[in-house]
Amino acid sequence: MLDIQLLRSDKEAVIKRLNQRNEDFTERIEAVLTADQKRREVLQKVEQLKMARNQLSKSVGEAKQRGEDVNAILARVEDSKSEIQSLEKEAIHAEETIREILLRIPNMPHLKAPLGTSENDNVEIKTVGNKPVFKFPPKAHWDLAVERDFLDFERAAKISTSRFVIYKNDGARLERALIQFMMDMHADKGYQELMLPYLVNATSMTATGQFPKFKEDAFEVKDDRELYLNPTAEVPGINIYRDEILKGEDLPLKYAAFTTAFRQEAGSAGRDTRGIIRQHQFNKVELLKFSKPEDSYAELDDMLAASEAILIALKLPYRVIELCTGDIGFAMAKTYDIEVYLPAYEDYREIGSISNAEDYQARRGNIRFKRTSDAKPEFVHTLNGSGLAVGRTWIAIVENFQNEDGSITVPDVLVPYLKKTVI
RNA sequence: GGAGGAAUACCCAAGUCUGGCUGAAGGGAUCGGUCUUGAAAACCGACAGGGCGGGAAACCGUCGCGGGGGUUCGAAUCCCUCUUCCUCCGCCA
Repeated sequence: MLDIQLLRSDKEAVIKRLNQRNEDFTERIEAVLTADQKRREVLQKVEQLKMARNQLSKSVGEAKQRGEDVNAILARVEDSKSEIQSLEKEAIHAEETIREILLRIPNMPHLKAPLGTSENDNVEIKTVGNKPVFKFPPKAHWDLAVERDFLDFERAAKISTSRFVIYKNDGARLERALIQFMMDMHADKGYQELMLPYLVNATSMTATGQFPKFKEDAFEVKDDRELYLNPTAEVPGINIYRDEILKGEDLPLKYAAFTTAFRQEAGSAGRDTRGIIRQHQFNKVELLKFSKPEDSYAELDDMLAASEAILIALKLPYRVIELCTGDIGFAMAKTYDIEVYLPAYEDYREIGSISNAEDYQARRGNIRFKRTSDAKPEFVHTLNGSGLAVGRTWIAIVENFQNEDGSITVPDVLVPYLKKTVI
């Protein structure tokens, strides 16, 4: 959520930055400010009336103790009652208006984020490693893995629906090894390990920015408690400290969480239908940070490095791009995407996304910290990044390290986990 | 699933039946001081935190006793509702 104080004091700058997202926010911002003006006016009146009422009520008690007649005072209080009620209703209404609009306004892109309207304007930061050269026609994972009995799409569809898969044999083992390997790497870098709830409530989804705007992407559980399947560990992870005040000396807090993520992929019908690149259910290792504002961009770079370290260790070719203002996610100010090279697509595909939400999620979730025990609370900055998408890493290994006989050479760092050099 | 009980400030804990100088006794922790060579102990002092609004600021107002709603001139206290935790029984990995 945007800072309404900033809106009041520097409306034009906010609109200018928001509009870099290739959408016009002018009307919505004006509507917020109108409601805000109204709210403050009404609030001042209400509070004045309440002060008078409180004083009179107090004098009722005092008068009664002295045994005096209180009817005259009671009559005076009665007068203000309905006025307080109706004004209060107006204030609440204005507040709801503000909140409803603000919850649907995205974060402002970082001042230095590259300007652009679509993914075509994203900026390549670097390319690492070389694309593989094959002396035979390489196979796509959806062919190769099925032939090797590592994946079974048809029976998964029978059990569940399309966009689900069964991992089998060394295929399943590779997925498990990758999870273990990634978590171990991050633990070595000081990320605390988490295992999080897979069902989250609407309040949590709202704090991180999935709701209200992207509700159709979530799987809702049929239950009167209104729960949703975890769409990314960012949701349960960032919400750990919702409505809390952290100690400045504890920051930054760094977490690594493996979760299985569930997404409707509502807007992607018909896209990436082959293979496991886009599934309703997928495994992901997520990195999370709660940081002081002044440190958050250094922490973002550090997080990017932690994600890259996985690909470097696995010797997979990848590139890093910075998203342009038109492509940055709703809650984020700055985002790097890591893309791994996949022979079947003859292209780089996203395998991780590393973002700084600055104080946007912290405001929505009321996550604060105090620099010292007597300091005013401030909002933390929240960061999250993939470290990495396990299924897509799996694809990258199978496709990039395939041999002519259909076997797959296991990256050295995974050999201790798989206890094999070839699968 | 059944039957009970609880939620008060950083922690513990009174107050709730019987509504009104109780925004909240007391203890612990913490911070500052006295004493001490230093420390401990003892003693003295400080101590909700926070949201919102006004103000240049000092400060003022408002809200606030798990959340939300209600009754009342007035609610920690009465009523409704939700959430969470605990105990016992049943079921269960």
